[in-house]
Amino acid sequence: MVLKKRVDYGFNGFRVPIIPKAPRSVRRRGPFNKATEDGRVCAIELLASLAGQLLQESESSASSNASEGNRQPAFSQGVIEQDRQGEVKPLKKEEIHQGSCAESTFKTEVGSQNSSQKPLPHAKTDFSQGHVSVNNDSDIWEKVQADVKSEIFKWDNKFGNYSNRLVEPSEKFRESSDCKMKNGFKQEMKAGSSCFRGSNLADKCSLKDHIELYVSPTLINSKSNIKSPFHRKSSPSASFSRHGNVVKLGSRDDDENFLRCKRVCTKSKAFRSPRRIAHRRIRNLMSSKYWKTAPKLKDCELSRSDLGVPHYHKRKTCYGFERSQHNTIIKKRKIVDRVSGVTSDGGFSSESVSNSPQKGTDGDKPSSSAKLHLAKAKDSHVKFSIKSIRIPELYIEVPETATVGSLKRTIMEAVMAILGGGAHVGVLHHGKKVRDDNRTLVQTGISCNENLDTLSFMLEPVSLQVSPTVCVGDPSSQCETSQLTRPIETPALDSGITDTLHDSPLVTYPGNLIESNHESTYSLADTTIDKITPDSRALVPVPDSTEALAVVPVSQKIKRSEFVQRRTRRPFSVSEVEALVHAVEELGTGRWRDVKLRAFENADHRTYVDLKDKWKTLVHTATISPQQRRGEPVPQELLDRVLAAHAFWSQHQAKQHGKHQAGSGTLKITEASAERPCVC
DNA sequence: CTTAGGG
DNA sequence: CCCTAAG
Repeated sequence: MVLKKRVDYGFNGFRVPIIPKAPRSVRRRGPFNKATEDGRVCAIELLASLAGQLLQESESSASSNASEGNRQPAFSQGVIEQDRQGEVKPLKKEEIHQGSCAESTFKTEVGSQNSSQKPLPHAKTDFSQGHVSVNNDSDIWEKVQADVKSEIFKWDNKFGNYSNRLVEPSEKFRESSDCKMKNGFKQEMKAGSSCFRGSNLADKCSLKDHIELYVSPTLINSKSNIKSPFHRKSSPSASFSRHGNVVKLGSRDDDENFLRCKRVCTKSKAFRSPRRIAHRRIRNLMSSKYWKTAPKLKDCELSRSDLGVPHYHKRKTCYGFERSQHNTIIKKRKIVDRVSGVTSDGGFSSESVSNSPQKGTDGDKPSSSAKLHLAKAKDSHVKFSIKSIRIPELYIEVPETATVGSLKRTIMEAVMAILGGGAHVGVLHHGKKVRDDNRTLVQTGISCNENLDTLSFMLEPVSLQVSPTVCVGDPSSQCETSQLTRPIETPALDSGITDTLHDSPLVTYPGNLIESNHESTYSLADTTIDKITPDSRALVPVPDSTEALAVVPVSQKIKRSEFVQRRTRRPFSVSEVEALVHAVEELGTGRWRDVKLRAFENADHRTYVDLKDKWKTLVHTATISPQQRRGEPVPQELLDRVLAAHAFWSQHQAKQHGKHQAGSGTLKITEASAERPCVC
């Protein structure tokens, strides 16, 4: 609703249009919040979503009478109930702490009778660790186990060995200064742990076999074969142990055709909140969309790309690490850690990259390409020591007046932006991209010693990997990377106040700032006409459509302790201040979200908190003497408006508050003009 | 998630 | 800018 009506509030002469608060439903979250839209998905959610998929798929073939109330009595201790839509519903608190599996944080029961699904092909998993016990000789179930185990490895590769950590959190882990978050994370992971089991195995679920099954987020997106067993008719039970834990799989022949997820946690908040806290923490650490890792937290925090998407089952996503067979025993869980591992000490620690004890001992000169050292191990594992890794081509534009330091930061941000948007690891063998993820290393020829230097890795935005329809077909589901390709736009204001904004130079993309002979994946037609504020330090990573050729050596001097860094300081320009002032004049203080949407919607780096803070400092600046002010001088005219608006809205807020306190109507406003009329 | 306010 | 309590 656009309100043309303007009402004179008799306040310093300017008129304030009545702008109703945007309905919640139509409000769009600012870019700042996008970071929360992806996040780590704990296993139970994945399973729940998986269940939803299974249900939907089985619905066609089965006249399912599954319903919410159709609970399996024997498994009613849980908290999460899986309904047919894949929604996870919290059960009552009283329902927990009962039953034989009270110690198990989660129990997931799988029941499925009707399915024609078969396990997906790549079920050959190297069971180099743990043992497998199969109650049934079915080949399928071997594959099932293989897949589950593969997923567990995958999970551990990504997130670390949480199953162990959860069971025995170290003191340091508990007492860390970030204990709160970590505990939250721990709780979450605990909540996210799951147990597959069949009803016939219920009695085996004891305190000792604390069953934890981690499922990769990609499980859902990629329609992993892990679901296959659940579709299998009259599935036998299977179990395997790992790290002393047992994962049991089973399906109930006597059960209805849906999957139940149950857990022992109490409230849904206990289930969700920690994750959200973690997300928040992650978001903070990652500064919205930039991928920053926190060394201290690296064991309990997850990189965005590893996080998957919390509401993956409801919305499209451009994330999605390809599911791959993780026959390797690489311990590290995120790409960036590998990178940081390189940057911190010049080489990967054996802990951080692989279980290979050999660190990068040779004094290789810094290489811009991925150097890989392979060593054939006796257990047929290929050991990698990655010196560096390529990242995709970047397109960076900074004003001439930018400092070298800001250039560095910009590049760093660009890198982080790409990584933060999700990245795949591309594998180049003999300079040729290995596209088939299902090929084994042996098949690819990577496992040979003579291929030491023939292999390289590169990071590439997920958009290059994701089906184009995901990003292109649906404008509303614009993928992160494509958003990143958009320049920061000048806030579009609807009044002539902001003439200076429109003086912003038109930024084009000649494509020659950084040598590039590749066409961009994205059409520049739109971005060409977009305006960029002069000080916006436009950051435009342009993913390469074919190969990531540009090589950007990873900084060698990033200390871990500095990795949790603040966002780069980006002083407000006069234009921005003007936009802010204008918006606040219209909307008032206390509606920063609306201010953000109105005037800074496209300025991803300005959050509503930033705007609020800026307003705070503006008020302060306007209060102090000009000699005391620092930074780019703000025109006095603007400061006057700041003071005026601040005074007005403070008064207005006070009145509102007074009215609230005394009850409406009790405290009559003397200035009728100061009241904001109700506009409908 | 937003707002508000201290650091 | 960060952090976080409070709603």
